[in-house]
Parts: sequence; structure tokens; C-alpha cells
Amino acid sequence: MAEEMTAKNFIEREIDKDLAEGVYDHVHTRFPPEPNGYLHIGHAKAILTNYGLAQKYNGKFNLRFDDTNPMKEKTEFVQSIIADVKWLGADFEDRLYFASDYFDEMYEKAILLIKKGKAYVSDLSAEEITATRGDFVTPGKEDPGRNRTIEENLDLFQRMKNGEFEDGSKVLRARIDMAAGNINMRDPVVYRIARLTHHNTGDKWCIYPLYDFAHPIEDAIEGITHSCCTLEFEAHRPLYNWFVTECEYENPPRQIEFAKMYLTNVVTGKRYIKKLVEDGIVDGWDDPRLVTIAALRRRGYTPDSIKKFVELAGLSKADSSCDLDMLEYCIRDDLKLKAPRLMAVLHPVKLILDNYPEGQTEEVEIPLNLEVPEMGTRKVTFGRELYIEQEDFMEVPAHKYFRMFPGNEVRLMGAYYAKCTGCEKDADGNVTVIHAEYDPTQKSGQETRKVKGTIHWVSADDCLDATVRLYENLVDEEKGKLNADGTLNLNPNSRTILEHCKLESSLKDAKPFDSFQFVRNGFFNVDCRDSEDGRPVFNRIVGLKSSFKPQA
RNA sequence: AGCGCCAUAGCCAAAUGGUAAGGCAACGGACUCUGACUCCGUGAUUUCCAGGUUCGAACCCUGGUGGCGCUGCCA
Repeated sequence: MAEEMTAKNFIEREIDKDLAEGVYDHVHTRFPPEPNGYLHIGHAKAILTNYGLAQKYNGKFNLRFDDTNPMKEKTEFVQSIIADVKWLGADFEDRLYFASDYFDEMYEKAILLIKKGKAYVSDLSAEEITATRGDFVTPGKEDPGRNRTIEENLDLFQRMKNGEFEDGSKVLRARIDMAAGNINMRDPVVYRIARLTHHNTGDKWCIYPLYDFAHPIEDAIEGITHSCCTLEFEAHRPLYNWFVTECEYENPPRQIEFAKMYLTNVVTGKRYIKKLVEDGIVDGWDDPRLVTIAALRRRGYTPDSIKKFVELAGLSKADSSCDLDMLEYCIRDDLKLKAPRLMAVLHPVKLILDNYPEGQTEEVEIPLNLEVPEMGTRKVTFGRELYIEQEDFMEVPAHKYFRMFPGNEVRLMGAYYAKCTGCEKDADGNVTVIHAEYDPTQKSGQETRKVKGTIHWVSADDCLDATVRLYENLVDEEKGKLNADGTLNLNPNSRTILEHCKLESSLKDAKPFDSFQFVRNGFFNVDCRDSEDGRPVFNRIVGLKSSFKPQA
């Protein structure tokens, strides 16, 4: 019941006002994607914003496919979008709708407009309509069809529907104002002729409504109160209101626009992501370097972390771009209480405890998560030969370095103290083996003296070989996100880096999608898609921050 | 050029006429069987600029400047 007293965002203030003035007595929102691609982090903001508003005001939330243009739409995308919305936790219950299910009502409303003298059939070609629309400073020219009688328009429109005319030969236009400063109001096209098979209605229709006409009707039919969308539809709001009024809907919905979600130096935007996929620069829609919902899920991001991110980023009408740091903070914050901690050595080097009996091993018990004791413990094999992280040894220690170096004693996490006695090197000077002596009197939990450093390790006799996948940013940080011509400046180093690592054997039961914190190496999850030759593949979800900065 | 929207710290973002919240990032420091986490501390004499109204302006007005959107039979 600890209700946080967070400041209301501007949409909530609008809703409060509507409720107070009695414009609406409830709240009903929707997420209306066109099924023409996969959802990404930007859609997550739209989904969670609309869903969140419904929740806050005890209202309802619909998922509706805005499938009025069969040219671009596919059933494949319908399925993935439903899965993504559900995964994010935006519960639309049984309210899954398709705009195409409203085609009959839309057709009736078009007839109503014609009867009111508010719509007419045009014989102009697409080029002619463009040419006569005028531009920012020139008013448009009136369409000859504008003066047709209602009877003529009714007849022509019905014949359009009946398939008597060729694709593109006629359209239905709303009769508004060819001189409007807002170009969207210059007699927009409402229906086009297109003989295309629709994924939902098949070949029933050869005329299809356009967004500006269809969307307000869809909202009105579903009883939507607040139709929240992104800023690029702002100039369409007068049209939205015009249609909802002229189509004579009672208690019509109202549109409110908010700024899109952008991430700095990350490829957002359907068409750019699509291009990366099509050009083969990434492996697919769920390539973990992408920020599609599918990619984030595969990468190991949780729905809670994305929800937190959307809330943290806030809502406004100002164009903005969030630092990726904020998203990463959210997943770290979420996972730190959910993910068990395990030891993994990404860049192994052997450590031999010369005074530990050969052939002997023992088990040590280590908590799975220090902050969540209820998570329990796991048993890890300890022995004479271990692997430790290359960076946890320095032959000549840096300033304030308190890991392993000759003469220094460190804690082997969960086991004993060990004092470094030296190392072996190959001809090139690379450290191949580190030697140390352990102190059997200083077992974890029984120590009588303190030591400054703790390092992680895995047993050379009982560990798992695995592959981990690290990622580098796809986009060049120096040059920014996009060029003026819409091309991408790809980071020349952008790639997936596969590394061989050693994991403690208690990880052998890991299942796809499981997330872990690899001590000091960050959070990883088991990849749901590919495990090469039976060995697990881990994706790095996010790294940890380190305040250790060795000075020269 | 016309219409519309926007401008608060490196990045998000509150404050909506009463004297600039919070988060991320950064930087100090404490703590730590993860150099993680946590905890403490450090930031705007000022809200794009210039005027105006007002006892009082980030908020209202005027004029600039800068950014974004709109001239699909896409959504």
C-alpha cells in the first residue's frame, strides 16, 4: 500500500482534467500497431504508457492491429507482436481486435459522409492529387470531383466497392479545405482501390480505408477515451477530431501525443532495424545487438527492467534521447536481486596451490546471492589446480592493486586464503601458470585475519567449458546515430565477440533464458537460440561497473 | 516559405505565478567474502536569447534564435 507520490505526467494531468470536467467517466486506452515488423524498445514505451494509464485509472487497455493496408502487413508479425505485448505484461485480457474487422462500419461511415456532402469521389490520379494539393505556401486546387452530386458520389463509391474501377483510378476524398494551412486538411484521401488479399479479410474488399479516416473510427468503436500516440500524429489531430465529429460518434475519443523513445547511439526505428536485418549486418530480428523486444528478451532483459526504464525515462513532448546507461542501470538493478551469483572465468590462467595435496578435492558451500539468503547455496569443488582471471594477477602490481601478486595474500572466494609465490612465463613473457600456497587455517567463515582482496576461481578438475558472447555497439559513437540521408554510421568494431571461458560446474543445469551474475563479469543469460555442440552459450546482458582504475 | 509542436545540468525529467524535485552518468569518500551492491558527499544565484506584465516569472505576453513534424492512394 506504500503509494509513491510521484509527479503526474502531462497526459495524466489531461486525464484528470477530463475526468473532473466530466468529459469522460472512465479511461480506456489502446496500443494500435500495424503488423508490418517486429516491436522494439520504442514500442515498449507506447505499450507500457497506454497500459500504465489504463491501470492507474482502473480502466481498460486494448491491443488492436491497425491493418488497413494489406500491402505491408503479414500474419507473421501479428503473432510476434501479440507475444511481445504479453511478454511485457501489458494485459489486454480478451480485447484483441483488428481494424479490418471494422471495415463494414467504416464503409457505412464513408457513405454517411457522402450523404452529408462531406466526401466525394475523385477521378484524379495519385500524381494529380499530389500536384494539386499545393505546398506549404500555396493553397491547393479544388478537385473537379468536389462538385459532384451526392447521388453521383453514392453511386460511384458503391461501384468502387463493387470492383468496377481499376486500382488507383478513383479515390474517395473528405471534403474539408483545400486552402488549409495544415496540409492534412486539404481534402485527404479516405478510401483507395487496391486489389490485394488481406491477411484477415481475404479478398472481400477491393477498397481499403486510410489511416486518418480509419483510426478515429477504430478508437470510437472500441470506446477508447484517450488515444495516446507519438508526436508525428500531432498535425493529424484536427483531422481525427473532424472525422469523429462528422461520423457522429457520441463521447468521441481524444488523441494525445507524446515524444518517442530514442536511445543515444543505438539503432531505433523500424526501417533502420529492418535494413540491418535485410543487409545481413545482424543475424536477424532478435540479434542481441538490436533493441527489438525479441532481441532484448533473448539478451536476457526482463519485462520488469524495461518497464522500469520506461517509467524512469518519463513522458513529455520534448524530443529527447536517453543514454543507454539508463537502460543498463535498470536491468542491473532488476537482476541483482533475481539472478544467482556464480563464478565464471572469462580469461583463464592456471593457479596451482603447491601445498595443497595432489589428487585431493573438497566441496565448499557458497551463497547463491548474498543479498537474498533465501536463494540458498550451491556446492563448488575446490582443489589444487584452479583457473583464475588473467586480470586478477599482476607480476608487478599497480598502485592500490589488491588482487594476486607475488607475496600478496588474497581470498579465494568461498574457500581459503592463498599467498602468491610466483609465476611461470612462456617465451613471449606471457604468464602461463601462477603459483601460490593456501592457508588451511583460513577457510571461509573461520578466518582469524583479514585480507584485502577477494578473487573468483573455478576448479581445473571440475569446471565447464563454455562460450560467452560479448557485444559491441552497432553504431559509431563519434558520428552519432544517423546521417542526414538516413544511412547508418556503423561502428567499425561492431561485432559479436565469442570467448571461451571456464564456469563452475554448478552451472550445468542452466536452462535457456536463465540469468546469472558471473562474479565481477556482469550478468549473463543462457541463450535461447543456439548452443553450439551441446555447450551452453551465454549472452552478456550487461557488465558491472568497476571503480578500480589502475594508474600507471 | 505556411501550419503546428518543442526548448530546465552531460542525459532523461519535476516544478504550471510564490523563490529550480528526483533518477541516470560523472567525481570524492565509507563499507564490502563480488573494486559489485549499499551508504554518505559534490552539482543550475538560474530554466535558449532580448524585452514586457507583476510585489513576485522556468511558468503569462511580445519579438528573436535553435530543434522537430507535416506537401503518401503509408501508419
